[in-house]
Amino acid sequence: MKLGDLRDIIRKDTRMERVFMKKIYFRDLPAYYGQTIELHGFVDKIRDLQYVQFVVLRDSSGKVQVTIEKNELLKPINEIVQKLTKESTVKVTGVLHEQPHVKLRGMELIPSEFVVTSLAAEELPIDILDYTNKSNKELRLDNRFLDLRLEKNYLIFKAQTVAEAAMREYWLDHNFVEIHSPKILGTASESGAEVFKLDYFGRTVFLAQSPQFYKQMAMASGFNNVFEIAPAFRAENSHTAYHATEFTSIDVEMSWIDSHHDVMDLEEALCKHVEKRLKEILGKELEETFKITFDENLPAFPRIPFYEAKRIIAEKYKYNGEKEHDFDRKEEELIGLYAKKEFGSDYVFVIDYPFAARPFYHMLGENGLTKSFDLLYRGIEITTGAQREHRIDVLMRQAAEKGLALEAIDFYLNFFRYGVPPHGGYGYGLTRFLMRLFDQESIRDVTFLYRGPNRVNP
RNA sequence: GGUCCGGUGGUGUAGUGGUUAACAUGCCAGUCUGUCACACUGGAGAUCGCGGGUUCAAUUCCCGUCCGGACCGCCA
Repeated sequence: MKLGDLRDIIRKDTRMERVFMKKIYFRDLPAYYGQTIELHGFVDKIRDLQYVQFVVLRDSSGKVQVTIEKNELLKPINEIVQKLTKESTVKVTGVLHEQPHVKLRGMELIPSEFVVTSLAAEELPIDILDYTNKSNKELRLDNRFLDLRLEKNYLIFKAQTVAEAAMREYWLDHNFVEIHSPKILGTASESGAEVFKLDYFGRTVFLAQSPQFYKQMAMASGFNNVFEIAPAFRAENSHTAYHATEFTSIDVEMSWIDSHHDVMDLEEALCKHVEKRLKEILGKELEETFKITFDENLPAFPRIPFYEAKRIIAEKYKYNGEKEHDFDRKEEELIGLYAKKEFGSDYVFVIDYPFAARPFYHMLGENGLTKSFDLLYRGIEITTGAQREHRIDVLMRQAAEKGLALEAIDFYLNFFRYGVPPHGGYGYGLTRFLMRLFDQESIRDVTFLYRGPNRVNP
């Protein structure tokens, strides 16, 4: 089924049609010249001059000017506008005119009725003007509902919606099913990070750090290919621009693969499909507002073995990371630069990490390295993936090697005792992608409501 | 968790051991022939994060504390 089919189903519901049609989005206004229409929106600007008043309205799709002459006939409206405050919500009925003198879209509404549905307080706790937006970040997060009124912030969430829809579209076309795995766990899930503990009728349970074990369970259930878009919780006291204690993880797992390259093939296709849809659906807005452009044909994502990447960084950039079996932040940025310079690619796969840097369930290849990969986008890790070890004897040996108590993961090991296809998958952090795509300083800027060590409100 | 940095009108900043704490923006009032980041004039608005110390005098210097940020580590 394609997304278009879903739209058709909704359209056939006439009650829904009526609700959808009631609100005229400002974006669509040119279709209404000469007509009497009702507009709903926030008050963006008020300019009250001697003989005329201008009120600029804003909705999620754009802005439009309402023009009110000051005269006896319009006196009731003049008085309303005189007391009006910015960011109030109003319902305005009137005739829409094409008016070339108006710089804002060359149109204006001449109102016959002006209703204030909600009067905003005179002063706002944060500055939400597009051209300054200068309040500090904490204050903006405290007042996130106001901060999100900025048009450019809304566009970020439109992009997020398109990105997820594009992925779903691709999965639906390629025999993936969606799963919803539990987030309350009796045993801590595996990801290496600290877990949140909570009281559960007198006993201790854990919040899921990852759907890892359960998406693999779906492989043992014969689901073939699955995906999940869901929250993950990490009790890490991380103070960086790209960590959160709760974030939305996009997880994929697929059966009957020959190696981690099959998983990378899928992820590469998905990333390209996301960019294609972003360009098609939001390309113009993204370019106008954020100067984001998309390549017509993305190059193949380079796949660089871990130790070769280390060597390249040392040779080309004269930098030696502190960590022997992994990258530090600077190495990530440098290999990102290298991929852009040598291959013209914002994306780069780093593959075949040593077992020391990876969890026990990653499969080892003949070269003694894991059949694993990270995907970096503009120098930041957005994915970790691998072919999983599905042979229970090897899996148990690797778990023991990592010092894990086998009893604690027995429920997981059980998935492998009664037949399971070779499989692999990955976890993808959408906010990290969006942060770099929109060139924002932090995932906080692309998260609806951020959760971190110092932030659990609003 | 480690290192470094910061907290001054609603907001963003400047500044100072001394009696009126400055600027921009926002807000209020008035003026203004259609504005469009309107313009102009005037006004209100700050116990300078909190506690202690030094001093004749602390928003300023010192100590503590709270709150926050940046980078690193951990990872998506």
